[in-house]
Amino acid sequence: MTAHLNGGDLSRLRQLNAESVMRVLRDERPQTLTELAQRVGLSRASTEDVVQELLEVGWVAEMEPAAGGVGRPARRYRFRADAGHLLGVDVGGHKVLAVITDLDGTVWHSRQVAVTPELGRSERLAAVDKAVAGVLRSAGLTGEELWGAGVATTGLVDGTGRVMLSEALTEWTGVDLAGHLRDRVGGAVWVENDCKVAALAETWRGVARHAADMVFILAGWRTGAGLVIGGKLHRGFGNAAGEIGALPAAGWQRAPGHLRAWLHDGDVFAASRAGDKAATAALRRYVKDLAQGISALVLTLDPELVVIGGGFSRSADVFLEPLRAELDRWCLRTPELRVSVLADEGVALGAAKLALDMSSPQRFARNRD
Amino acid sequence: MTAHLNGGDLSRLRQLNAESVMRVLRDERPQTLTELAQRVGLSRASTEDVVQELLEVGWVAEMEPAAGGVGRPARRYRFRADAGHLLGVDVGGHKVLAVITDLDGTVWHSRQVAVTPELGRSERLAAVDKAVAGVLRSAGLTGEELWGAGVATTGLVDGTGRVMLSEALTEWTGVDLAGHLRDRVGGAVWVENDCKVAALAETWRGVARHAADMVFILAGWRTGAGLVIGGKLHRGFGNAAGEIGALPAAGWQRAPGHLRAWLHDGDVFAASRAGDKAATAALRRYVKDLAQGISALVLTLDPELVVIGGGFSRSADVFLEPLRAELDRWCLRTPELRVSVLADEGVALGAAKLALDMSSPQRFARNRD
DNA sequence: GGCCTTTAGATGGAGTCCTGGATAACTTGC
DNA sequence: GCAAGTTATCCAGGACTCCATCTAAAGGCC
Repeated sequence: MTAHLNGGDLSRLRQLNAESVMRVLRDERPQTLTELAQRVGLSRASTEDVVQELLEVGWVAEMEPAAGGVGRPARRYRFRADAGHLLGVDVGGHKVLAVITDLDGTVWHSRQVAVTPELGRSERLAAVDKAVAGVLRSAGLTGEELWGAGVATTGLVDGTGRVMLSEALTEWTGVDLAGHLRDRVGGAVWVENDCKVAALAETWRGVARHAADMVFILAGWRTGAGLVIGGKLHRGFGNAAGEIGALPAAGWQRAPGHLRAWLHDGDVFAASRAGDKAATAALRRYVKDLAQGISALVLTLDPELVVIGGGFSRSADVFLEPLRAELDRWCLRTPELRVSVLADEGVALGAAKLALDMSSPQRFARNRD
Repeated sequence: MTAHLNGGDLSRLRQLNAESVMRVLRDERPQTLTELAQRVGLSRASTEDVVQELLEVGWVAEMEPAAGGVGRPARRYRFRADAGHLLGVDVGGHKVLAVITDLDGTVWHSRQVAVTPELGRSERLAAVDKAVAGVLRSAGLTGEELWGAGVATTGLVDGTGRVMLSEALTEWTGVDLAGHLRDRVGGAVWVENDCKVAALAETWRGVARHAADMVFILAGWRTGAGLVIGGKLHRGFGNAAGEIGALPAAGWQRAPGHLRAWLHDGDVFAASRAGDKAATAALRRYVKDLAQGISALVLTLDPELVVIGGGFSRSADVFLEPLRAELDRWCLRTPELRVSVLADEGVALGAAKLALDMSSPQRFARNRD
């Protein structure tokens, strides 16, 4: 049916246990061997063996022991977030943003290049090159030293990293983004839709850290969605999951128009916040349309959580409650509703997470032979 | 994030390898040790060890060797589908159907009891008891001998096996189905929504065997959906996944009405097949509404496959092509569309599969200590 | 009947994990 | 400052699983 778990060699068992140890150290505070052993379910002796090996490859570091407490002080070990670095690139209509993160998702360097939606293909690719080269330079890294690189862009992306269809960017359909970047960066490159990786970012460093099933809504002048199901990014068979906006009844094609119609593109959110009746009415129409599509997603998946991101999420204070009320009208069980805090970096961060997820299994396996 | 894979003991490795062997034997034809070893990725010697153990617990049987061929004839081993039995019960508005299947999903015994939607709670439960007792008697099994029992019913079901909400059946909301059946059957009982398990049945014995992502549509006087994502049944956080019908814009509440309106409930499908214009028009309106909801599911999930089941699927020949055409209007990529062949047994079969999926991990683990 | 091919079965070795005991380091109480 | 108590580290010995390899067995083919 699906890709099941294979057993195999004895070394496979060690690999699984090493992964367990890494997970615990990554997701929780530094631990002593005794704590680790309990947490992972191994004996102390075996845990020591595993940690020793992880120390040698540099993925785990020893800390100074905790002061106080009775008995011989235990060594404490922590996840080494700086054991590897990831490149995440957000290729949007108005900006190209490249970030370098560590394995924990902390952004250490970033480089932004302004672009416009109308820019031609080669100019946009040049902006990508500029951002990537810039961020690599300030990090003092070469592409080969990276664990991997992820690229996110608007539009549908196929399995090989080519843009199948992009309506928002000119001359962008058909670009072989993965190929282009692979030539620049040298290592492995993965390409994905921007909404999808933004969802990933929320489960990594955002407001959806412990949610197994989550829907991310990109709310901006474009509207989109990304799905996390069972803790993993859901792509769909043709990489087109979350495209509920294509359905006219979902209201997403029409939704931003209500805001755009308001007084020549002034800040409708600020006006509504200040008590402007017309602005509030426009916003209400926007929310009504937005909620149709979200309800369809929620009723389909029944997620634990819905996260609102995108440009409008900054102003979510003025429409979050109306949105919740509107969802209550349609949903059998309205999920918890949260606003993204990742701001403009969400997509780039998600691209980095994509690269981490795709590269680390191989890296684990390769390390043990 | 999610329940990750734990490593552990050495016996855990053996367990994983035994599961791999079982999967290969179950999904493919009988195999020799050499074939098995290659397929599973173990050495011949270890495979022999594993198979020996599986022979001893009775989950695998030896066959007479294949005739012909050069070299010493190899022993061949097969999956023993009769190593265990499952009870699946479909509690519907018009019938209660209980089946006994083997581990392969072959139905060996079944017992149907006619009911009506208006029946009271205790009468319906009595019908369940009658069907279950009857099918157990004809199978010559007691409840304790079963690997597990699954029950499917209309309405939302909570995690403990209680019916949270059922609109189609009177006095059915709040019934503790799991508790009731546990008293009768003795073993472990799982309860789930009927659309959901019908989806499961399609991936087991139906037309969706190798699909990882699949949407099942129950098309009948009620309309519902069940989702399989990543090879597993998707329940949702509140067990309410697939309830797109709750959204008025999805059209499912209105859809069957077009057919019901046609000439006092005559067979609209047969009439349309015979060329009746009015019947065809009613059917067309039905399909238009049905397609709205399906499109929402498809655009959300981008599944590999959509399976049409339920009472109307018998007459799918008259509306499958119009449905496909309608889906083409809305979907970015219309998935493959198939018609269920499980007929009336789909839900009961799915309930049995639910019991198998829920019980076998424990059974694997318990067997090795 | 002898040869060839393939499988069955047995043996020794390596890797991983567990248990239990001896040793080490630090705190507490006197 | 020293002994007692507590906890951690370190070091076998033993069990389990897998692998490589070798010999014996069972067929077909000449």
